[in-house]
Amino acid sequence: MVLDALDRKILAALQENGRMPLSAIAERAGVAPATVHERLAKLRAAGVVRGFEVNVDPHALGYTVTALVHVRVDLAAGLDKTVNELAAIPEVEEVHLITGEYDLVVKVRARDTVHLQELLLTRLHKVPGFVRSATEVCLTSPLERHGPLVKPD
Amino acid sequence: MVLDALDRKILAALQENGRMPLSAIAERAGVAPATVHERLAKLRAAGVVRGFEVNVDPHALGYTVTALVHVRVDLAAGLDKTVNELAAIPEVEEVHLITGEYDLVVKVRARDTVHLQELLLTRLHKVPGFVRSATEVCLTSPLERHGPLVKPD
DNA sequence: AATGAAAGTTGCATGAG
DNA sequence: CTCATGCAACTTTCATT
Repeated sequence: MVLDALDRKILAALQENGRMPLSAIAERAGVAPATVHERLAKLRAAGVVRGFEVNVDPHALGYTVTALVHVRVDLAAGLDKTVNELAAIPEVEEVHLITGEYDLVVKVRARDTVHLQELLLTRLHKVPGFVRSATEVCLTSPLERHGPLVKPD
Repeated sequence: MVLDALDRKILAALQENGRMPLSAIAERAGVAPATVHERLAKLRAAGVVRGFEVNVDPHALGYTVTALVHVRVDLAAGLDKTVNELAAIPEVEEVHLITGEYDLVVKVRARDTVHLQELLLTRLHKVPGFVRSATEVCLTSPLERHGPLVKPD
């Protein structure tokens, strides 16, 4: 799908505030609310807009530890199954297949280091095809946006 | 702030759909809409809810390449300044301070490999205190959630 | 594809329990 | 803290251009 300037204005507004009223977006973009409504429906239908999410502070949920776990897997064992099992873990937030020495990088949230150890030993290291892992612990995360910024140009 | 079962139900509903009407959340949680409204205001005020975001498919915006760039910096040069410059780059989506051989990991979206090279050479490698970097290119990203799942238990 | 108007929902403030 | 009520604001549909 090709995005025009109006589509990008709508997306940029929703990146600022995902619950912004369509009427407010319409005002910003200089069109009628009904137009925004129709555009948004098309963006949804085309898969450009996948959905809307709430941004919750992980600390408030009791998660104080973020870690990036690099995982090497036996690719012969069926990568899909491995990925699906990882994605089904509530504490797993991102799974990427990457180039390089490791095959996957998995972003994990844990309540504390004890919980992290438990996740690693009893969950991540037990997924199908697991070979070994290397973990980087995040001290702070100054930026955690969701998706690249839309340039409304 | 301490979250009770109702708070978690509200957050879980908003994780499914960040634009879900408060009335629908109220029905799911078995309370009045006004109650949800008040709880949400408190969750916002307490910083538990940081905001709402739209989840846009990066491919639709023309970003086909995702990369995790590990960066080693001269910490004496003022880490805050380094982080701020990175966070100001629109193509930068996450910045984490990590333990280990590198100091930062930066998640970047690029239109293509040419754009990635440009970002690395003309932007990331020019931030204050930059020493060296190592880049992992993401082939696919089967899971990209935003925050750990709230368990409504 | 965009609009304005109409009809149906929803959000929000108030006051009461 | 939770809820019921009422009004303002918002979303959605549809006929029109």
